[in-house]
Amino acid sequence: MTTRKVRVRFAPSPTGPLHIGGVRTALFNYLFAKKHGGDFILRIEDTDSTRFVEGAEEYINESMEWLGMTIDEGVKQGGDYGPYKQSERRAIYKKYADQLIETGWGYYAFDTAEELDALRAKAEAEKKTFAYDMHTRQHLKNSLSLSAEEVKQRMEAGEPWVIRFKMPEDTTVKTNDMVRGAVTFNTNTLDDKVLYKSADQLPTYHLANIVDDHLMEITHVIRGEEWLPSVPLHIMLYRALGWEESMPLFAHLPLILKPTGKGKLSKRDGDKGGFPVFPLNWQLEDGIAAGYRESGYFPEAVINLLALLGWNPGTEQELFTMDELIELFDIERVNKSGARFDPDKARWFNQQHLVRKSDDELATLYQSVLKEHGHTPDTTYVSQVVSLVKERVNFVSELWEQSAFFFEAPLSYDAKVVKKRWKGDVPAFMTSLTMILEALEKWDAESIKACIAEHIEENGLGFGLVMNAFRLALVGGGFGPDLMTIAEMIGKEETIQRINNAVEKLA
RNA sequence: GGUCCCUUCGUCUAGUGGUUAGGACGCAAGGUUUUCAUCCUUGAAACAGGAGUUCGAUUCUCCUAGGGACUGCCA
Repeated sequence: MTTRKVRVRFAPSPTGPLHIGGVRTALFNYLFAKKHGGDFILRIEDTDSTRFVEGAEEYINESMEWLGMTIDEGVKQGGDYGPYKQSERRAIYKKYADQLIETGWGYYAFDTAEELDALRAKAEAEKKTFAYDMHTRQHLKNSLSLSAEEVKQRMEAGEPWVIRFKMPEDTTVKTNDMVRGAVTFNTNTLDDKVLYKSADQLPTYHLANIVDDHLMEITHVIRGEEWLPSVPLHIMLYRALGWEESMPLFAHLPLILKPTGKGKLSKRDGDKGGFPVFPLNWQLEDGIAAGYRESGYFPEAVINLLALLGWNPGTEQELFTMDELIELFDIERVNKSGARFDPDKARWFNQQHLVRKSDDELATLYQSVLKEHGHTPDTTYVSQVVSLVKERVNFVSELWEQSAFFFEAPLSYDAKVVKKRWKGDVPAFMTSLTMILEALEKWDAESIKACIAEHIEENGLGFGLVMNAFRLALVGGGFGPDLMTIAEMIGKEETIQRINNAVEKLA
């Protein structure tokens, strides 16, 4: 093979929200392209007019943008190989469909969908399988079984027809898959797939795919494992069209499986397990399908976790930036077997990426959450809060429950902690403590601590007991960062106020 | 049913013709944190089964079992 510039494509169908498995396919294409200094193309495969869904194409673009996968050529971006939407390429496909007829690789068929359905049903009733293939084509309504005159008549009468591929007999087709190695098929087990339909003047996936990949000079086809069985057909099509010399290399990715149970990951699994299956939220008739973005995941975390589902660099590193992934990616290291999705590990990836972000960046994100709670504090203060609590959360949204007390007094107190810590002499002591603190001149963590320690000693109380009660008063529960730092940050007045509040409410 | 693909801890995986089969998530215990979380240490946890090749197989081959995909005028 000559050294062509690497060109890969991600070719989704706009039939709904992009699934996380599709996102990973896109990612592996993207990584491969960037790794080899090639082009990443987005092609919209909308040859099924009946399954078109409004907004799906925009959803795909928005997802790619959010995840940071830059598209070099596509419907939006343009390029020298357009159009990039198959419904706009009708004339192109017709030409090659006709070529297949002329060269004898294809034939016209007039069987209706109903007729074929009936044949399938009948075969099934007899515990057999119906296939439109070398054994049956002579007995069906097509240009192979009908006279040339009848074919002509039917077409002139406006009867709908399709073009089918005449799968040759007894031919061994070999492919050398980049992830699976040698795979061999025999054409005898293959059927005559529909390639083109007169009804909507559009090709089916197979023809459109091969024609476009050839015309767009695609060098590597990286797609899901569900396409592996179509490889022999595709290879035969390249052969039939005379393009075998420049045929792209194939790589079939393993599937992403359900966390538990059988089968591949589906929307239902996400609902059941409480994790997203889509990159972005998607409005459904009966609610919304959760997206990673809206669920609080960082795009870099999603990229990271998806990259490691079916691939690894062979080292023990697990956390990567997109640039590192591009640097390290090797399609040969992609696994062959399906990978179960693990929601726990997904959360872990987000936590890891969160901790690695700067306090300022997180503070900016946190500001919008704070605004929803009616607070618009100083950025420096938020940044300080973030630095104290960021290691205890997985998502930005969880920052609030871990740090609300920095912005407002507790509204309630954790009953368990109250029972355990707010007893005996504690209330009286806390009241006396407010006097002492009132008199404290220098309000910083160190001074507060020294002051309280001294007071505890004078009263002969347990240090742990007092500190936990103090925490309860300031925070409302038994959690949070260093208490003295909290007291320093919320200020003297507020600290005393909260102690008084607690004494009053917990009396 | 047919065709094709796959099979290392519960999960994601590394790995080799001779290893104490390594890491991560999760789980458990201990430590740090006078709290919670983080963090640190430790632990339990795997080569699907059976033949064959070989001095020796988790690693190579075959068979079985299990899992998966496809089997549309869908992609």
